[in-house]
Amino acid sequence: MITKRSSRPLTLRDVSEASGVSEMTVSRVLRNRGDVSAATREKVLTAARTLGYVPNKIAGGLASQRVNLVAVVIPSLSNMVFPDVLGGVSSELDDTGLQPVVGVTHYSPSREDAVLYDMLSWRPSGVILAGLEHSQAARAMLENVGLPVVEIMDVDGEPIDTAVGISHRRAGSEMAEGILAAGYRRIGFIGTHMPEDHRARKRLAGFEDRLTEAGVTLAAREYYQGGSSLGKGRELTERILTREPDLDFLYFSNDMIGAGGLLWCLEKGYDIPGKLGLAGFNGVDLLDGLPMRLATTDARRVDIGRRAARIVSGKEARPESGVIALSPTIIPGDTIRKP
Amino acid sequence: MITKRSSRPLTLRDVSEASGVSEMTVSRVLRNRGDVSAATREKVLTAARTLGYVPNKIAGGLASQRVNLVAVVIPSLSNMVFPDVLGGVSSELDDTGLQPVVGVTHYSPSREDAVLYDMLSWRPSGVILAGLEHSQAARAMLENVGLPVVEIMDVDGEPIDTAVGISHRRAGSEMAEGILAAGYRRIGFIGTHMPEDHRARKRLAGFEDRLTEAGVTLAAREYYQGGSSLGKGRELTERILTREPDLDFLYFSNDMIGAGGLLWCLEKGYDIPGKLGLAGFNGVDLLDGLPMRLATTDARRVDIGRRAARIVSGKEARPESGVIALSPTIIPGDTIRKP
DNA sequence: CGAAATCATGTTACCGTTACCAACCTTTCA
DNA sequence: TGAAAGGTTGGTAACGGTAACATGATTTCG
Repeated sequence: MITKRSSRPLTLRDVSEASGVSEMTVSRVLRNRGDVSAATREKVLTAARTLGYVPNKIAGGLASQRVNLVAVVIPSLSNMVFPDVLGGVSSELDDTGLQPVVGVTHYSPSREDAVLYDMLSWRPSGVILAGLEHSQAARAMLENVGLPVVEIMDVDGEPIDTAVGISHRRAGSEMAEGILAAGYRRIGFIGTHMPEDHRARKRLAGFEDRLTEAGVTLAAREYYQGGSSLGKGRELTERILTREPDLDFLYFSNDMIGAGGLLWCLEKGYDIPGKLGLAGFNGVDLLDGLPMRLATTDARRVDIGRRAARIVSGKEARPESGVIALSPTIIPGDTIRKP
Repeated sequence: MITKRSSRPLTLRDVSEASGVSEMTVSRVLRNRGDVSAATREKVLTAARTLGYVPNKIAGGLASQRVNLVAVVIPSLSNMVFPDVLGGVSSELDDTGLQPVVGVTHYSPSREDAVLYDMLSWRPSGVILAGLEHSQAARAMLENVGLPVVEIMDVDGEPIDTAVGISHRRAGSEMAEGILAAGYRRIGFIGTHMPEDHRARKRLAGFEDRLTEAGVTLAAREYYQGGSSLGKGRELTERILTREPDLDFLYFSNDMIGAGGLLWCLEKGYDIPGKLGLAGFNGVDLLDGLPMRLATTDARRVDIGRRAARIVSGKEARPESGVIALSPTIIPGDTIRKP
């Protein structure tokens, strides 16, 4: 490998001259497309390697009108959930020549618009984005872009093109079902106050609806702002139980604060799940290993990422209905009484 | 916003025709570059919005020979550490017009080569990549690419261009120092068995060197494969303490397994930090809220991301030496005796 | 054995944008 | 008032590849 301190960046022309064939032939060799004799191929490859040539995808993309990028737009990277989704996307894209490009919106609709605009300006082959709620501008962009668009995580709503996710209403409802079946009746809820977290909102709605059907009302709620952590979970759990000491169940909007609550309750000597039951949401496996396994709902994050990637890559056909609803699976853990 | 179901994608020409000016002028308006009269600007902007035009960065990048992308190459997204770094990078890049593009290597050198090659083929404005150890091919690519290249996390070695990070040798050494100062002498180590995790290796080397200086030898080690979780931490802690019951300190290679170990020890009734001390590494704040605060070293992840981003964006000059060494900060927590 | 098929390579015309320079139109000011 | 200066706009030629077609060489096969 000659380390050529070149001022001018290398182009196909350089490789072409170095190997004595046309640029077109070099291009064919480097992309493994079309017929090229073994001898020529070898010459070209050697020349390319020697020079240290790296193809220019900007030029290639412009010429071919195809770009092997998939835009992935998600609200956050700071909790565990979206990295898991990304993992699913990435693993499924690995053998397709497609590459994910991630944009983060921080749960802000205007950032989402900006990020989408930016992503689309790269003319990707597909778009995967979290949620079904988007600004009018975003919907317009996506409806007319003429690409596979997969909205992930949530299926409670009308997709622009295709949706892959779980029904958060159902997840909430089924958890309520399980809690009621175990005989708990004085139920409290602890969650983030984020108007833009539509999935948390729908989960709570599904949860409360099921309670209402059973003639039960949520006995207390506690909201917090900002990120979720064990400490936040402790703090809110203490607060809600101080305010409403006779609660017999706490439903947390995610596993992290649920785990914090669990630790606090164990320290205080609460009888779990006997006198007090707990449940979270997500199914974060990092937390296996707490003194008790927190009841939770597996949100199918990796599967969602995989299926979405399969659809944008064309491995899997878009379903007629446009919706792929995975089943949120309740993991009972040790913090709900056996019914 | 007219939703034009166009077959042919929109180009500058469409906007130019719709607004009655040249493509060049439209381009100027859309980029805020050069002088354009207010009236023209308004006309163009209206036309662009009406049509729903999104600029084509592929074409723009080719023409201008500039691409507002920064390649970020990291080993993993599945633990907390790299998302934190990314957060730092992203926040610092926000106001620069530069956009991070992430590639994940899964700690595989050959994947790193492939990811780098792929990234460079997009002709980014800069490269940020984890670690100082790279294949010969990767080094060659990066040395000749003529871009800012920032290697992050680690400063124990020779950077290709610039390095921003902490000395893991020093981090290990200082933790050893603190442990010795607190009077612990029978010290065990628990870490991943990953030959490619050079930083963990250097940390341990620094740790052992300091112990050796003090005439102390590592009394036991336990290695594991695969991801870190609370459960893994428990399992390994149990194993090492069963094998070597008289250990008085456990040094974990990260906070997650450290926390698992801590939980296990607390359950078993170990006197912490009296009879047994514990320490991890990273300074993961998600874990604040455990029954005790685990001693750890803040690896300065967010700062590292920020400084790296500042350098590739030109906000901050590359230091003469090529190295920015941040100080790993020990957070004593509650699991080391006060000396 | 000659026409057709196939293989291996080259030629030409873009892809959609921006850099550069020229042209024109105002305004300024000696 | 006329030349210089500055603001505003447009024409043209890249940027570095790839698609599509053309060409010449070689093979296939009735």
